[in-house]
Amino acid sequence: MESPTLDELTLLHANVCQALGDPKRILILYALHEQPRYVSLLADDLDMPQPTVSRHLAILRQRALVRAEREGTAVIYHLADSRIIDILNNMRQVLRDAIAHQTTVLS
Amino acid sequence: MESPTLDELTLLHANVCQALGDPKRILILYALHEQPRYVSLLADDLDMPQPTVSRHLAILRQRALVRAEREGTAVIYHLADSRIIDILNNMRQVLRDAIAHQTTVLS
DNA sequence: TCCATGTATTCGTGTACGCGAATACATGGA
DNA sequence: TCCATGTATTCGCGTACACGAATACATGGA
Repeated sequence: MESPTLDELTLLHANVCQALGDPKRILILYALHEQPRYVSLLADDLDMPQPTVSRHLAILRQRALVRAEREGTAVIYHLADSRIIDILNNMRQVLRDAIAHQTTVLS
Repeated sequence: MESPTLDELTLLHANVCQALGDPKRILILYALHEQPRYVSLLADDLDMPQPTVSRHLAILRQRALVRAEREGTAVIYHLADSRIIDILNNMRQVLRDAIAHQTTVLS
């Protein structure tokens, strides 16, 4: 063993954050919170190609942010934990405040 | 204008999340919350090269997660908003619960 | 002005990501 | 078994990121 920094939990933590670091995935999470849906419907509603949605869902599923549930040939996805939305909303608020208070928030 | 999905705020939101999606940056944020520090000290404490820390801080600064403040030749960094730590802690808790309840959470 | 301290940037490289397009796979009904 | 519906995966490509190493830049003191 070397230095034990960057422990396992921090890595998982970063993985989860990274999964949130894509605009389409954020939209998917909000959409699933509003209403669980199966892949194609989600693709329609969000106006994204089905394979794209499927790939993003796979990532979110891997990180335990969503859960899949077969129903016939369809697979219904739903949020794994609604606190995820609380967290996203909190981040959005912090972001809004940052934009309001400080004048420069660039891309 | 085409479809207005993926609006500006969602993009900024994703940028912020993405900034959190690196284990070293998470460690940096926790360290700065515990105590504001200047770059070299942070590098020492976290056992990272100074240029690496500086690059990560630049990213965090760009996303308005930390703020810089010159003091002589040194630059002291501190958290821009302590709610960021609350958010990170909440995520960690959700993650811990996910690990506990579901049995498979992979990298 | 020169030096010391501390910080930021550049360069080159390897890796990881996201996408469109095409296709493979799974499930259930006739 | 064959087909229809719905989902997941593969391929190729372009882009973006993180790193070590080296170096440039900024600040303040002698």
